[in-house]
Amino acid sequence: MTEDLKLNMNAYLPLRDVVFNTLREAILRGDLKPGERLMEIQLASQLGVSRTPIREAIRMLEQEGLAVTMPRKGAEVAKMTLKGMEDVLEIRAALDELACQLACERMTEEQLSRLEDKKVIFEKSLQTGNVKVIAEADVNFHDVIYDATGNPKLVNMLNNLREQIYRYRIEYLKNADNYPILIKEHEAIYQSLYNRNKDDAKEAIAIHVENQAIAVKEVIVMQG
Amino acid sequence: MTEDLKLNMNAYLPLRDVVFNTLREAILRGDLKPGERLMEIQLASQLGVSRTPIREAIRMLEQEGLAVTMPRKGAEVAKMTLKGMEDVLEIRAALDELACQLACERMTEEQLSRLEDKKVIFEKSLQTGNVKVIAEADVNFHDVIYDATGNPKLVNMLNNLREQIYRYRIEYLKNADNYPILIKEHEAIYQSLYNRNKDDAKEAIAIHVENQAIAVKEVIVMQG
DNA sequence: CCTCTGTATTTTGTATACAATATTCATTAT
DNA sequence: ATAATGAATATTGTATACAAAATACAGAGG
Repeated sequence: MTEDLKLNMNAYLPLRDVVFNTLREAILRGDLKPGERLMEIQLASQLGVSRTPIREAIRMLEQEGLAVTMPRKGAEVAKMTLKGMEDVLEIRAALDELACQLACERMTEEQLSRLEDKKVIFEKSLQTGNVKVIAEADVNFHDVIYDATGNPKLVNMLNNLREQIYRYRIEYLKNADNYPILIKEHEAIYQSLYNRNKDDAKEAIAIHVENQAIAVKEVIVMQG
Repeated sequence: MTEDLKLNMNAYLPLRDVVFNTLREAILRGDLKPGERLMEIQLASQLGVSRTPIREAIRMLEQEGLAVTMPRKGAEVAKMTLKGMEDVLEIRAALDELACQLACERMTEEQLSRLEDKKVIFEKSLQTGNVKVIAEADVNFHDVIYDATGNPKLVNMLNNLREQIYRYRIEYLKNADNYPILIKEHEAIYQSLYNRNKDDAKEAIAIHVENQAIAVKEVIVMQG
């Protein structure tokens, strides 16, 4: 209710895209909480646009799994159940393994060195203690691998899955006890990709996702 | 241009959903061809609704990968390039393997016997020579496996991937030479699930998808 | 006091009107 | 003849108006 959502009018994009990005960010940041209703008129007046782009943005959020709409009842921010999160993580594990496998085959030397850079930057980011900075550094690390697959549709799906986890993953990154584990896991992933060893890479990423899964599921159980 | 699209007004659904289903079907049937423009006013008058539900349906098609829109230019039916199809198939192979693996772990006896039924029905359908009947029987067979995963999000993704392939897969099913191969592959998949042998199941489905991949890619190359 | 019902209000669903942009095609100048 | 220009047209982008359904709440009846 106390949302002061604001549009990024910089880019010259259709309003539906601007609204979509704005709402998406708000959901991921937690400004719009799971279960919160997305009322068209309210959002329209808050963002200073008409209902039309709001509606189209909601349709897009819906497909991303970030919103759910019941006919004649309206839309709300998607609530993630434990089961839902397990389902997402199950898929993510498989696609992340695929991504690592493809990256082993296709990664260029330049991408490998970028991956090492991002790995180091991530390690440094942990010292800041700033969760948002850490999360972004982590995303950047994995994005190098995603891009290296050369499969934009896969990248898109992985980004989408990550979004659905992101909100809950933040909690995991707040606990400094996990940092040494994360560093080791990233190192293992990097090394196996460097050696272009598919099996090692798949195992390394599987462990990484599994540890996330444990942590994320705990957060959901807490919130109930 | 000669489309006589008609709405299924049976169900009491929001028009956007009815329009979405109608357009989706039309694209999958090939009535709306890749690259064909989706003009709002034209579609609206053809379907007897206003532009609003058309626009929302297009947003949904867009997220399914069945339509592409360029700002200020409009939407068109997604063209599938060879590269695009390879990307889709790469993902599909991974998720179909995951589905088989999960089905091995979770499939009930009842689902197993349904799978056998669908396998037999598929074999019979081949004798009709009716491609649409065959395609549907094939879909039904695989749907049993998908449902057995108990993961609705995965089912959704697999259906979505299947849609993108469907239009091109039809050609493969027109050639009766392929029928014995399909029967054998389905049998292998069924047997490995029956034995709950994950590795066998993953291998069987991988072969199945790979053979599809070869055929589908040929179709695309033909069409250019 | 509780429940049911009916009305008022809110909210979504759909249609239409208007604005902005892109495309097309004819015209003109080189 | 070809290329550039500009007006006419077509199409999308956005806002608003109206209709239909759901929700909330108050009042009547048990």
